[in-house]
Amino acid sequence: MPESDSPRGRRTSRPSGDDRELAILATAERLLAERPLGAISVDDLARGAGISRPTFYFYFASKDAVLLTLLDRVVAEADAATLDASLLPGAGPREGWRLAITTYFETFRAHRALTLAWAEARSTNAEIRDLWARVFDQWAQRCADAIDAERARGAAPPGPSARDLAVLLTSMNERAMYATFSGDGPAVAESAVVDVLLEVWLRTIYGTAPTD
Amino acid sequence: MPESDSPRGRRTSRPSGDDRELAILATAERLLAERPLGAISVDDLARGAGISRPTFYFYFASKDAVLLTLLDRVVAEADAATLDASLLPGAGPREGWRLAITTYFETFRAHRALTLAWAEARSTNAEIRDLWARVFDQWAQRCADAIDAERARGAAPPGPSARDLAVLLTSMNERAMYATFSGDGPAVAESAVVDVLLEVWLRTIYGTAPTD
DNA sequence: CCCGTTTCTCAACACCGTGTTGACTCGTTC
DNA sequence: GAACGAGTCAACACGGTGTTGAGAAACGGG
Repeated sequence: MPESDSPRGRRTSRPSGDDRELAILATAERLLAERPLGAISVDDLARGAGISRPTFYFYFASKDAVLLTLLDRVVAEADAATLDASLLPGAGPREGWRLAITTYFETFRAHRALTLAWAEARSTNAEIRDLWARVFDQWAQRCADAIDAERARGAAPPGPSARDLAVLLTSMNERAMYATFSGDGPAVAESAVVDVLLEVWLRTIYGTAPTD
Repeated sequence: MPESDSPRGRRTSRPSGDDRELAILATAERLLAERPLGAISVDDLARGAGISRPTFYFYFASKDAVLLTLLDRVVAEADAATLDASLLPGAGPREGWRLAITTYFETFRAHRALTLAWAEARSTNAEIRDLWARVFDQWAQRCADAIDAERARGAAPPGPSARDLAVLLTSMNERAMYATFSGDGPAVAESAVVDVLLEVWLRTIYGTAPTD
C-alpha cells in the first residue's frame, strides 16, 4: 500500500497512483466548471489527467464514480457546516432560521458546478440519487424537529405535520438553488434568494392561513 | 399534402405516414409508462411502431422531438385547464388557490410518465428546457398577479415582491410534484400533497412572519 | 395506361461513447 | 535476479445516434 502523502521531491519515472487519482478528480472539477457533466467524456477526464482511457478505469469504475467521490467531500463539508450552524446563539427565530438557510445555500454555492452536475446525474444514476435523497432527508428531518420544538414551546401555531412542511420547504430551497445556479428559466436573483426563501419559511412556520 | 383524417377502412398495402407518426407517438407513451426516457432507444420506438430506425428519422428528427410533440399536447391541455380554473366562483381565497393548485397538479398527474420524462430531458435538451421555463413562467406570473391583486384589496399583507414569492412557491410545487410522481427520495404522500402545498401557499401569501 | 413525381422505406455506413482484455513495463522486495 | 504487484495502454467488442443512397409504393396528370 503506497504512502498517502508521497514525498513530492522524489523523481520517479512514473507518478504515483495517488497523484493520478487526484489528477482525475481535479480534472473533473475543472471541466465541470466549463461545461455540464453530459458534455464531459471519460476520455476527457483521462486526457486531462495525462493518462489513457483504460488507465482511467484502473482508478474509477465510471465517470459517475468520480462525481460521487467529489460529492462525498461536499456532503461531508455540508454536514460539518450544518453542525456548526446548529450551535446558534439564541438570537430569536428569524436569525436562527436565516443562519440555517444561509449555511445550506453557501455550502453548495461554493461548489455550484458540482451541485449542478449532481442534479444532472441524479436522473440517470441510482447511487447519486440516493446520496441526494439522504442529504435531503437529513436536512428536512432536522428542520421538522426544529418546527416541532417551536410548536411545543408555543412559538409556532399548529398545522400540517412538521415533517410534511419541512419536506416541501426543503424542496423549494433545493429547486430555487438549482434555478439560481443554472440560470435556466425563471429564478429569484441570487442576491435576494435567501431573503425571500427565509420569508416563506417564516410565514409558513409561524404564520396562519385564512379560513375563508 | 395528405388528408389529416385518412379513411381508416381503406386497405392499402402500406400504412399512411400519419398512421406511422401516430404509432411512434403511441409507442413512446407506452414505453415511457414502463421505463425512463434514458432507457428507451430510437430503435425501441421504431420497432414499436413497426418500422426501421432510419424510417423513424423520416418522421422525427430525434427521440427528443417525439417527446416535445407529446409535451406540446400536455401543455395545451394544461393551458386550457388553467383558463377554465381562472373562471372561479368567488368562494374565498382558500378555495380559489386550492382550485389553482389542484388543477395544475391533476393535469400533470394525468400524464405522470410524460412529466417525469420532461424533467429528465430538461437537463440535456435546450428546447425541452425552454418549454418547461415557458410553462413555469406563465404559471408563476399568473400567481404573482393574483398575489398583487390580493394585496391591492388589502386581503394580503405586504412583503417580498409577489413575483419572487410566486416563483419560489411554484418551484416548490414543481419539485414536490416530481418527488411525488417519481417516488425517489423523501416526498409528501400523494393524498396529502395538495393540502400541504395549499397551506404553505396560504400562509406565505396571507400570513406574516415574526420580526424577532 | 404509362410515366414522372412525391412519399416512404431500409441496408449499410460513419461516428462516438463506454467498458474490457491481455500483454507489457516498471519499481519493490526478498 | 526472480517473482510480484501496481500501473499502463493498443486493440477490441458493443451499443447507441444519425446519414446516405438506392429503391419500392402510391399518386396524378396526360
